[in-house]
Amino acid sequence: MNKRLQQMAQNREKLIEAGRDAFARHGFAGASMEELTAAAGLTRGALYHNFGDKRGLLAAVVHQIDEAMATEAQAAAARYDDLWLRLLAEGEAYIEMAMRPEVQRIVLLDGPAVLGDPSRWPSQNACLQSTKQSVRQLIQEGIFRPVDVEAASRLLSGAALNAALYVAASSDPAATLPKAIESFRTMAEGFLVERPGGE
Amino acid sequence: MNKRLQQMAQNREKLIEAGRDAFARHGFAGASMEELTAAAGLTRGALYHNFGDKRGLLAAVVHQIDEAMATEAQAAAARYDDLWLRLLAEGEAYIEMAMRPEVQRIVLLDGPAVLGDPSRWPSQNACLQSTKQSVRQLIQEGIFRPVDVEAASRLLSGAALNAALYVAASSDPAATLPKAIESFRTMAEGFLVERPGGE
DNA sequence: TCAACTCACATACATCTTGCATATGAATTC
DNA sequence: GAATTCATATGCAAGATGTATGTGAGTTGA
Repeated sequence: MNKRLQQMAQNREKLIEAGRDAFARHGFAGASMEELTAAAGLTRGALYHNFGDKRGLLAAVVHQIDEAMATEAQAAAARYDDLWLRLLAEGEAYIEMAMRPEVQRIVLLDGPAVLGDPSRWPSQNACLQSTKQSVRQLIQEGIFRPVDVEAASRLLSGAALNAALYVAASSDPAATLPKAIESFRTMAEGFLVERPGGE
Repeated sequence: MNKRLQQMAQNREKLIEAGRDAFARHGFAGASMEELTAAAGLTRGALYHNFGDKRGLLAAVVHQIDEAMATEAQAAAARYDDLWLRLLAEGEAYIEMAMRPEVQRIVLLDGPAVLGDPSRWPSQNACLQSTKQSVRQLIQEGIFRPVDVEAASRLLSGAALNAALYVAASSDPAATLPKAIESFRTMAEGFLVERPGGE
């Protein structure tokens, strides 16, 4: 029973999936709602009913990707016990994820341009939240200098995403990746009370 | 003589000015070429002749702002003799400039989304160039750790712009600004061979 | 079980936008 | 001073979004 709710949820999912594909392939402005909905086996009617407008669909798509990224990054971080190493792993995970064209186009470029600053997104930018958590603990344990948690987290996660854009846009991403990660780590080390000796 | 070239240059300037205003006010997608050109006392004909298409105008506008920003940042940096202080001043200048709505909307949001990654822009992102110069010298003089110049510059200037977006989006920009600047400095200090003692 | 109703989705339409093709007229040139 | 060039204006076609309205499957209540 409740066949309608079930159908509706399924259609929402189809539209988000189609949107994800279309936005990644053509960018937000270049994606045609007509084509997009047709690809999902529906019409624009379904889209406007479910998401209000084109931006609404983008918001839903961004939210989905954003959460998946946070989950993935936390999984990468969870492999370490040391808080500091975890933060680094999280950052590097972001950098690697943001190399995916889909993430770049949708989350890093069109997302901010169309929806505004990420920190204002309803999803609260899940990536940012987990970074904040780590930073707070690091400061409590006296490993990080007592800077403002909000600002530090914001700049750290921003640096990771920025590094990713840089890597992805470079002519030789594979060669650039390690350099970007190294610089990211160097900048993150600025927050440490005691810098690690070698390397 | 050459009244035509003169007139044309003048019209280009008018269109860029009108574009700057319209893009800042309505965003790239929301700006109507019809209104924009009318505001400049011309029609879309002039625009398409001079800039090819809408993106062409945006590129011209971005180029203009980009160069102005670089000039301003270098002026701020020039007030210091110490290279390290100069880099900080440059970064802070970027942060403050990027708080201007016009810069945010056009250079930081729509620019990358429409024209692609800034480091690929014809203007070569003047901001980045001057940062690179500073970093290179700092490494040569042994003040900075020997990291990759390209990557470090990219992340540093990215961090500055990111900090600006963060400040501007915050509910109380005036209160957030110093925190953002502090975190930026802390991250930049990660590149130093010897961290300054106090503060 | 069946009639009434709800509502998710489809369809039709009005409006606006971009970019191109063509026209025009002032400025330059021979 | 006539011919020509070319920067700009004008007319037009294709396509996009968003809204208003229609429709039919699914749900509900007696």
